[in-house]
Parts: sequence; C-alpha cells; structure tokens
Amino acid sequence: MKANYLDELNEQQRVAAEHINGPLMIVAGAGSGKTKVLTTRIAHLLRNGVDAFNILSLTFTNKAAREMKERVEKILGGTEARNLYIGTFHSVFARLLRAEAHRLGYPNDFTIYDSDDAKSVLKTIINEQNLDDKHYKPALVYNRISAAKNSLIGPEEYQHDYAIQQEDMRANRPLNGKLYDMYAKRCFKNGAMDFDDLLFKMYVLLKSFPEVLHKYQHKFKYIMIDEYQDTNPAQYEIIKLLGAAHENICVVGDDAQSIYSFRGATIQNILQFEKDYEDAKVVKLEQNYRSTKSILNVANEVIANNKGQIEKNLWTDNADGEKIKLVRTMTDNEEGKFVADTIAEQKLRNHYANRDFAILYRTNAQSRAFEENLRRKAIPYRIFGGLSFYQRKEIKDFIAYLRIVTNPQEEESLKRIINYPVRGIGKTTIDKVSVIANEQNITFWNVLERANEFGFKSGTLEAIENFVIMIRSFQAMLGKHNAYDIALQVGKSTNIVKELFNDKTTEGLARYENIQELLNSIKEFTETPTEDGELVESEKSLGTYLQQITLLTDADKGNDEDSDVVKLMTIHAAKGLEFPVVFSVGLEENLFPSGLSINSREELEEERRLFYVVITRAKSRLFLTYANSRYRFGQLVNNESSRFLEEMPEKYIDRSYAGGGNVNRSPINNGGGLFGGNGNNMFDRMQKKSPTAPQQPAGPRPAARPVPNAAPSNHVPSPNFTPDDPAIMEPGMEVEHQKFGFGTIQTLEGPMNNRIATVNFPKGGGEKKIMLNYARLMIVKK
DNA sequence: TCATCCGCTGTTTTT
DNA sequence: CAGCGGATGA
Repeated sequence: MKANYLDELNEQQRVAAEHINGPLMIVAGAGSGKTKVLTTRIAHLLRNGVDAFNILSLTFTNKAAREMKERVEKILGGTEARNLYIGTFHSVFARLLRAEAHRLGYPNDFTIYDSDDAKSVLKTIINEQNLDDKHYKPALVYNRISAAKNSLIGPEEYQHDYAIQQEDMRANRPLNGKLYDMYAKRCFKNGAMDFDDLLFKMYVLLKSFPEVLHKYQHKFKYIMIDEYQDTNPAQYEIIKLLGAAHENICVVGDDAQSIYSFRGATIQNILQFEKDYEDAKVVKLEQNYRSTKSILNVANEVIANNKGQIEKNLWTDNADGEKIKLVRTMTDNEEGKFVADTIAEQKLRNHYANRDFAILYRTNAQSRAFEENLRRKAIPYRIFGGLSFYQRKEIKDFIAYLRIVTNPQEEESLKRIINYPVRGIGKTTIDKVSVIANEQNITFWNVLERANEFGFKSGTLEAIENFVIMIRSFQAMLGKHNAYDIALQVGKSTNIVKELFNDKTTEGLARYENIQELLNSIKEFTETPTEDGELVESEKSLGTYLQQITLLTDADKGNDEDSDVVKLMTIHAAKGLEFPVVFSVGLEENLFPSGLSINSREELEEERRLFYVVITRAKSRLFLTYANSRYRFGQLVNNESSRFLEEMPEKYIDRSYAGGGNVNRSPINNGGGLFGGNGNNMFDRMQKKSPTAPQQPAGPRPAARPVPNAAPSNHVPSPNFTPDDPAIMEPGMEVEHQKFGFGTIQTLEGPMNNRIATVNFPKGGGEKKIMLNYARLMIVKK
C-alpha cells in the first residue's frame, strides 16, 4: 500500500476518508472527487486493521463498480483488493441469493429475468386471463409491479392497499393486483426472479431468516453506498437491516444529481440520513476539480431553480474556460451534422482525440442523426446503451438453451426454443402443453418429459421426445464440463451455428458473428480466474455465467474504454463520467424536459437535475444544441427551445457559434457554411420556408415575439447574406435585413445579450425596432 | 405449421 | 420510421 495515500486529498476529502466507525454521509458535488475519497477510505480502513472481507461497497452501475475495484487495486495492490465485496446492488444481491435462494423455495440456480422476459411472462398471463393486452399492456402492468416491489409491497398487500386500488380503478385497470399475484406465482414456478426481485427477495430473506441476517451483518461490518440519492425504499431497508448491527454505514451522494425517481428512487433517503442516524457525521465535498468556472457557474445557477436542496457551494480553482456554446439548427439531421463537423474541427484546432468527445442525449432514439453524420465523416464512435447485446434475438435464443440446461422449470425460455430451430412443434402444440401444465399443476418441462401420457400425435410426440433427449444430453454435461464446452455443444447439436453460418444475407452474417461473440465471451468467462470463491463454490459454472450476463448492460460489454472513439449515450448513462468536450443535444421542450415530465413540479425538477448532470459532465468545453424541428413518429414536428436554456446566466453563454443564438456563422470559415456547405445559411432557408412559422427564429423563447408585423416588402436577400455579430454593430452602419432590405442603424439600446436596434429601412417600411437576438442583420457598410 | 405481408402503434430515462 | 403482432395464404 502506498504510504502517502492520504496526502493527495484536500481537507474535507481527508476528513471523510479518515472516518472509520459510525455513520457517515458524504455530500459530494459533481466532480468533487468522491470516488477518490471512497477508494482512499477503503485503503484507510484496511490500514487500520479492518479485514477486506468485512467491507461491502455498493454502486449502481457495473462500470462504477469496476472503476472502484481498479482504483482500490492501484492503492492496495491486487491481492488484498480481491477480497472486497464491490458490486452493484443487483449483482451483489444476486450473488448472495445464489447462496441462499433455496431458503425461499427457489433453486439456487434461479434464472434472472430481464424486463423483456418479465413482460413476456406478463403477456402470457394476461392472455391466459382472456384480458385484452391492448388495454392491460404488459409494459404498464410491469411498471406497476416494479414500483410495488421497489417499495416492498407484495401481491397481497398490493391488493389490499386502498390507495393503490384506487389508482388502478381510476386507470381502469382494476385487475393489476391480481395480475401481480399471478405473475409472482408464475415467476416462482419458473424458478425465476426479475430485477426487482433481486432487491425484494433479498429483503424478504433478511427479514424472514434472522440467522441469515446475522450472518451478513457480521460479514459486512463496513458498508459503503455510492449514489445514495438514487436508492429506492427496498435498497434503503436492506441497507438499514444489514448495517443495523454496526452502523458503519457510509453513504455518498449528491441530491442535485438524483435522476432515477422513475425507478423508485427517492431523494428522501439522502435528505433524511441525518435523521435516521442521529450521530451521523456529515462531510461536504465542495471543490470541483473537473470543470471550468464557466461550466460550473452555469450548472450552479441552473440547479438553483430547484427547491429543497442540501445547501452547498460548489466551486472550482480551475480556469474560466470558454463560454458555453449554444447552437440552434433547423432539423435534427443538421444538428447531427453540426456536431460531427464540430468534432472534426475541434480535433484539428485543439488537438483532441475522438475519445475526448461525448454526445449526450435525453432519449436513445436521438442517436441516429449523430451516427449517420459521424459515419459520413469517418469519425469512429460507439453507442452505449440502447439495445443491449444480450437483448438481441439470436443471443436471447441461444441463452434460452443455456437457461433451460441449468433450470428446466423455466417456461419462458422453453417456449422460446422449443421450435427454434424449426422442429415441427408449433403454436398449437405449445398451447396444448401450457394448458396441460396449468391443469395438472406441473411445469411445462414436466409435460414435455411425460409427453407420451397426453395423447400427442405421433409426429409431434416424436419431435418432443427428441427435444427432451437433446436437452437432457446437455444437462448431463453439467458439473463435468465448463460453460464454454456446454455452449459449444448446444451450438452444434441444435444446428444453430451451422444454420446461421449458411445464411449469407447481411443480417444472417451479423447474427452469426454475434453468436461467435457470445461464445467468445463465455470462453473468456471460463478462462478468467475467479475473484473470490468465498460465498459461492463454483464461480465458473454455467449458472453463474447466466446470472451475471443478465445484469450486464451494453455499456459494460468489453473493456475497450480506452479505444479512441466518440461516445454516444443518454445523460442517464453518462452519470459519473466526465469528458473534455460534451455535446448536450436536443435541448427542446417536450424532449428535454420530456413532455411527460412537465406537468408536475417534482418531475420537472428531476429533468432539471438531469440538465445539471449533463452540464457537469464537461471538463473544458460544452456545446448545447437544439433543433427547430425534428422527426418524431416519422413526422416532422416543430419544437420550442428548452426552458432550461433560459435559466442559464447570459454572461457565460456564447450564442455566436455557428448560427446559434445570434449569428449564423462559423468562427472558422466565416461563412456559415458549417452545415451542408451549400452557402445557403440556415436563417435564410428558414425565413423562406415559413416566414410566420410558429417556432421562434432563434434563441430561447423570448418574452415578446420580435417578428415585425406583416407587410413584408418583397426584398430578396443577397445571395451572400451572412448575419454579423450584433456586438460589432454601431449606429450609422448600413445593414441588410432579410425581409426589410437595406437600411441604416439609427440607435442601439439594451444589454449586449439582448440588443435592440432601431433601423431605418427606406424600402422596407421605414423605422423598425429589431431585436438582434432574433432577427439577423448583415453589415453592408461601416 | 410456416412464411410473408400489411397495418398499427408507440418514445423517456435503467439495473 | 421502425418493429411487432396479427392475419392470410400455401
């Protein structure tokens, strides 16, 4: 261990890192070095005699967990660090449940359902109940169930809770509770837990088995929780139980970055920490080491619009840096083009590498315009999130086989593969098996095993029997062979690999490659040495592998973090990360803030925190972009700029960049040809397209609309019309306006960021007041 | 039983 | 503009 590990910390950081016993809350502002503090604190604990086996550190993402592990290893060296329990809530609990699930009546090799699996089960149940799945949409029902579980409300309680029942009645879905009950029973029968069960069942386990609780209380004497502001009631209660014996709970969080309430997180957990633990020590980390002053000041001012925060004053010693660039484009595609062009430009001009850029958006669907334009410019990029590798059809199909090998009672997967590849067991047969299974109260697999008892047609019976024999042959390999060998055998026996290999279409090829990648990942899994085998004996088993990958998101795939690519992801996915140059895109009403969140103060504040998060991802340069119109549902819709833009202090904003708020030209080529390069600038086109378009010509929504009223003269703008920066305009100059033609500036008034010019247009209707932020003028003669 | 085509419907955010 | 589910015909 490095001797001077505490030396690199500032005073507050050091106070936090040196705290050993008793509850501790670290309020860590964005970029204030909380990971450093956490990792140093772990080192400090060990230095002071705490056993690594007694430390539990919980994070929200695998990425955060991995980073923490790596950094701890750097301080400690690998061997000691290996004994620490560091992981996400979900993965750690899955691991514990793997050792204890039998107590709850689940197989220890229980299957973990991702949300697609869960919705699929729900859909089956809804249909079995003869309910309309257009009304009882699986996704909606799933959300209700998920919310309930995250609040530790079981099916019984759900059905007897008056308020909940009222809500469901009002939504005209009174049977949600019954569906919840049936869903829970079906999952149990399938030997499966969904994501929320990993928390819910963990709680039930600790609550119902005092000896288990005692065991883990004793084991985890020191508990640390990152991103505490994002914990939900289930997580909160589990932590409370686990920590009750020693109360060595250290939570780190930032209420300003709470962005997961849709997942049941409640900001109350962090706000109440001091009340929960009366002797809690509170340390605030207020120095930001990440961003420039401009960026940080904007972030601070924006977040000040939210109520009820923990008081803190985030500051930085860093340089002022450049102003934040605000850029408006006509369409989503132009937005993509602007970003790609600017990345190319910044690379040249400021010697950035691809990896220095991040494009961050509110919804995954926005990625396309950026992808296309980056590809066009041959800029390598990678999208994080979206459809996970493990959600692809061919991968899910293959994994379904593996799941059945370890857990044949799991019906969802069985139905997936029973006729894939096609082996003559169609829908009719599957339905029949389902009905028999329900009637006889046995599993789907049991029916298949005993197919000869149920009068299937001989051809069908034969197909079923062959299927059963094949699955059994895989199962026979368990224990004797590792996960990779079994997977290989599955690929061979089922002909899946060969079939995909022979499919020479582009999609077929891609699918083949994906399967190869899956096989490789399994191989890698079996060949990587285990981290520790303390709680689970066979870490390399197929069962472990399956549980692990379900909890993996696309962002976790591969450790190619160092690869030199531009990163695209949602703002949610970017939390905890930092980039030299950030593009925060799609800053429009109904998109960011989301149209679904603008009706309540709470939700709007969460969107604002999201805006805060995206701003604070940037180290030195930040671009904010929005488009006048973009495709949604295949339809072009007009957008107002985001209300959040109005909350930014004007003095840190540069609207002059490439046609943003003020002037439509690039500082580089001085010609506004950044987009399209057709010499036809955006403002020009917009005016021609819709002179009275409802959207504002530029800038965040102005209080009063400055559009000159009607009677536009038929002035045709000069072909080289390029608006100039209002800052350099002076009375007496001759200028051109797109509609009013040529004129002379009479007076200038108002602050720089909102200058109003009085211009006399001899042919354009005489004297006009022009708000320069919204209507552009080109200087003709000084 | 299976393949193809048409039409509908949906967009937050994630472990 | 997807992607999916349902209907339809072979």
